[in-house]
Amino acid sequence: MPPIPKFQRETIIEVTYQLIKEEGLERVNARRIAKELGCSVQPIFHNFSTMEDLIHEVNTKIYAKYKEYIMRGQNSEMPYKQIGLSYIQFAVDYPEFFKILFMKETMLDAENFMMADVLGDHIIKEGQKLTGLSYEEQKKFHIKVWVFTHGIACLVATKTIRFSKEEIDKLLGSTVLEMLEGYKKSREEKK
Amino acid sequence: MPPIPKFQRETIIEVTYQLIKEEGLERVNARRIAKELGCSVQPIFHNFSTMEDLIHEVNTKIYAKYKEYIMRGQNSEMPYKQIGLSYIQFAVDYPEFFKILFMKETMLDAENFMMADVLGDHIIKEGQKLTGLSYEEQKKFHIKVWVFTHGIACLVATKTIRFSKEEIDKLLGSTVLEMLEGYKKSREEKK
DNA sequence: ATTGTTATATAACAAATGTTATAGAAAGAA
DNA sequence: TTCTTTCTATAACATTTGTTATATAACAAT
Repeated sequence: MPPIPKFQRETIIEVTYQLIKEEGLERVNARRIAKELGCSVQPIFHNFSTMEDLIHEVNTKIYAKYKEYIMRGQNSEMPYKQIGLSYIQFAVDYPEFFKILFMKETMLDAENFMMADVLGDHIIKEGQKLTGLSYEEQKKFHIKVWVFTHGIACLVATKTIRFSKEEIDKLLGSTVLEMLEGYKKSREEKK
Repeated sequence: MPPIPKFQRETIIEVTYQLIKEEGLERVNARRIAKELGCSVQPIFHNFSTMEDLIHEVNTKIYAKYKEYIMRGQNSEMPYKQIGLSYIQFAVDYPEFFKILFMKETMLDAENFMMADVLGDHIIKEGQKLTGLSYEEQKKFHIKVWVFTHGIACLVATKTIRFSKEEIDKLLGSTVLEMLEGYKKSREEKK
């Protein structure tokens, strides 16, 4: 029988996850992970065929953390607003993860950027409760809300702007309401 | 007297600039540049003490291109709108440059992200012409406009969303007007 | 205790990349 | 022409990083 493994798959993933969180993807490599684990690189390559493999599994964990952020607050009083705030808070708490998920060419498409992948129609319907718009109109309006939300998130992820939680809440909340006000008015004028 | 240099400083900068434009900063290195120039790496290190040095000079050129984008259209009928459209168009035409300038920790601060560095008070005053807000109010409103503009630009730079020029014009134009409408209304209600 | 299996450490290899030592070639000055 | 300067190519060195070969050691079944 073989010896009991000292470095489990999960442990390696967890340490890599933490390293990326603290220092970003570019600064992570096999020896760096091994050092953190207090071992050689062998346990890593014994558990994962390549580094790419390991990073891929870590990305799954990162995506799960993101989902967790988005999902929580869905039973609050203002679920639609909370999704946006959570998206931004994820960028505040995990800027390196946000960059990986939403500031690269990979892993992205328009659907998932607007969260349709995570929440499906739910997000549109929650939006409707706030705005009172029709489903199709809400879909259009949601794009605008989401672009704005994404803008804030990118800015905090790159540390270009450092907003407090309160400032973010106020900026997002007031702007969305103002956008809605104007959206409704311009809709009326079209008729 | 020395032989006439075949590879001028400017040529090296230009080739590196083009390489970054086409393939991004990460894929550029001394041998890659040399290959493009059809020479060895010597001309590079003869003209620049380090690669960092060269990249720094290329970044200056990149920033100049950005400024050129922002400046043109300043004698159009709608200068304030044009600045935003130019910012986004820069992200469309030079996504790799946009990432370097505005999607990294380096080289950025809140001032320059809102273009105060390039245009100073001018941008606020041009905004006032459109919105009719006071200088202080316009400064607050400008943040919202700029976050939205930056959001679109980040999305096109990462190719998450591919908008046509017309779509961008419409999305930015309509949203800013709607935001303004709502901003003015909420301002009235405060009184 | 012996043995088979496999986790781990050591050390090395290979590729990529920044950088530099060396020597030859070019071009005008003498 | 010869000399001096300096541009360029070749080749090498150093470092970083992914990956692997080898040997050792742990562990449980026998």
